[in-house]
Amino acid sequence: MSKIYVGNLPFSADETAVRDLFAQHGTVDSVALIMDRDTGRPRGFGFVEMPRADAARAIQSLNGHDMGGRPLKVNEAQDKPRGGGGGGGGGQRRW
DNA sequence: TCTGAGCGC
Repeated sequence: MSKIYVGNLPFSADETAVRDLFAQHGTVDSVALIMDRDTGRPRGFGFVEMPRADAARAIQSLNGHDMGGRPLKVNEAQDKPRGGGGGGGGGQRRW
C-alpha cells in the first residue's frame, strides 16, 4: 500500500469524487481530503491510499488530470511522522 | 460566500 498526495484539488471536489477518479485507475483503499483545521475550509489537497502498483499507475495517469477545471497534482505522499522514539524527519520506513 | 499554497490529527 502506498500513499498518494493529491494537490490542486478544486474546492468543489469531494472524497467520493476523488475516490471514484482514482478507482478508475486502480483499487482505492482510502481517501482523505485535508481541510484547514483552523478555519475548517478545504485546503485543496488530500491523500489517497492505493496498492503500490495501482498507485504508480494512478499517479502517472491522474497527474495533470483536469478535475473541476483544475489540473490535479498527484505525487507520492510523504509519510506522516509519528511520535515516539526516533522517527521524525519524514522518510518512508521500509515496509 | 470567498480563496489557491501546497503534505493529514
